[in-house]
Amino acid sequence: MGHATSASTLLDVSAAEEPAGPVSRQERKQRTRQALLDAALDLLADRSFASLSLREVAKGAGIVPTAFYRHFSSMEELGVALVEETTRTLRGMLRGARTEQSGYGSMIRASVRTLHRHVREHEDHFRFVTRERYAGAGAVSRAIAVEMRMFSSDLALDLARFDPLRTWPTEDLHVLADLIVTAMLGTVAELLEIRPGDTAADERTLVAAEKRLRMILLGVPHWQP
Amino acid sequence: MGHATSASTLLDVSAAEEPAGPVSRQERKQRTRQALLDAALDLLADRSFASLSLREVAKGAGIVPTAFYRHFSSMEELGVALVEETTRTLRGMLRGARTEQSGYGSMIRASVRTLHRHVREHEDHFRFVTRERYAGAGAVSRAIAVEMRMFSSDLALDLARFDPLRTWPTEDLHVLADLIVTAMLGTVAELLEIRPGDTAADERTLVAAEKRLRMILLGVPHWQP
DNA sequence: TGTACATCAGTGAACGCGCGTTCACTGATGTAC
DNA sequence: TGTACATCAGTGAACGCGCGTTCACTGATGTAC
Repeated sequence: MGHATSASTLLDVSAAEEPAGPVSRQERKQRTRQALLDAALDLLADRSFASLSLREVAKGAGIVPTAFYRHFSSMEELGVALVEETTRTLRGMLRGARTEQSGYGSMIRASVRTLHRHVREHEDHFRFVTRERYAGAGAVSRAIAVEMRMFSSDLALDLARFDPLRTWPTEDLHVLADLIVTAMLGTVAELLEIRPGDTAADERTLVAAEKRLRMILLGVPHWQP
Repeated sequence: MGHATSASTLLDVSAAEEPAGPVSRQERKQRTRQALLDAALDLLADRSFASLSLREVAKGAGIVPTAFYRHFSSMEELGVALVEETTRTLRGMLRGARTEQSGYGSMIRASVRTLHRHVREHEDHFRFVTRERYAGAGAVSRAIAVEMRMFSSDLALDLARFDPLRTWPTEDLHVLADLIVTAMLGTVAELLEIRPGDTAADERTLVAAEKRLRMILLGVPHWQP
């Protein structure tokens, strides 16, 4: 399904990887855990997490179903780990992109560029998160909600550094940050719907995304709390 | 699971309904079809559509699994019917709320009020739609995408009636309309996460929603395409 | 109005299948001496 | 360095269960005469 299977028995992992030397039991376990995460993501390309079975994922990772429990106590726990894997690097990258900028206009644009690059590099991860965000009442949706709130708070904090926003009440800053995060997430969803290779659509989406953010920011100087 | 079961054998339907007189075969069939839709919605209160089984829905509607096929050829077909049921009345109501207004400010606010009332009256429907919107690549998600595009186009058309927007290029009008629709949908998602009876949270959400829209609209007079 | 036949919503048995989870196990890796 | 034992990732058989779908059926409703 999609790319070459990420399944791997212990044997072909050691054949494919470079270190090649003796591998500790701990390292081997870590690799199988990663194979499980990769297999799950691979299978999620066009389905919901709820429809994914433990047996499928185990098979995709090249292990027997019962060995799954050596790594996660349930599929739900694996799902939460996938959410973590998705946001781990992104948060730091966005923070970096923002703090380099001198105005909130360029700061937002730098964030869009960073996000875009990251989405294209990790499409499967983002597909998973945008799908599961509202998917139900499970631990996965809750983990995503927590991450989203962290992104929004991070952004609100950085926005407060800029002149017209310095004096805004915290509540209004959060409304603005939420608005921006929601608009960004909409852009992510649109990007993921573009069929691979349609660079014109990619271009159109980014232009629309920038317009959207300009429209939001245009009102900032005229806001009276 | 949620409210009293909407399951109904033919017998207790005729006991509970008022017409009471002789019921045509056609009417009976229509009632069972509705019982299937109601049962599905009931079961979807805290789960994804993909995790719903044909057998569960049939049981909830008080019929045997095989009788399901007299009404829908698959669960997917039932899902699309649920999407239709959700948007059928809403679209007209929103159009009415908008065309009564004289400025785009009050027009948006009237839309928010109408949407809020409708969401609270049909929470299960909206929970279903917000969940399934990004849920996958199935017919249900596609049907929702079509409906969303229609809402956005309707709004863009009505926005064009107002002075500062009259001269905007169609593309920019659509960006604005999408932005508003996305913000509204975010509000719907927030409303659905509030635990029943927490009117303070309800209030807070509506205030934030209005602020969000004011922020968006504040930029409109200063937009130069 | 009465009779004979057609329609068709709903029934119930049966099927093969993939599911999550249990259990006792194997054999390579790791550790203590 | 060599030996004896402990750990534990992965195995494979087995379980009971709910799934979608098939099929021949029943019996109330509808229709033609």
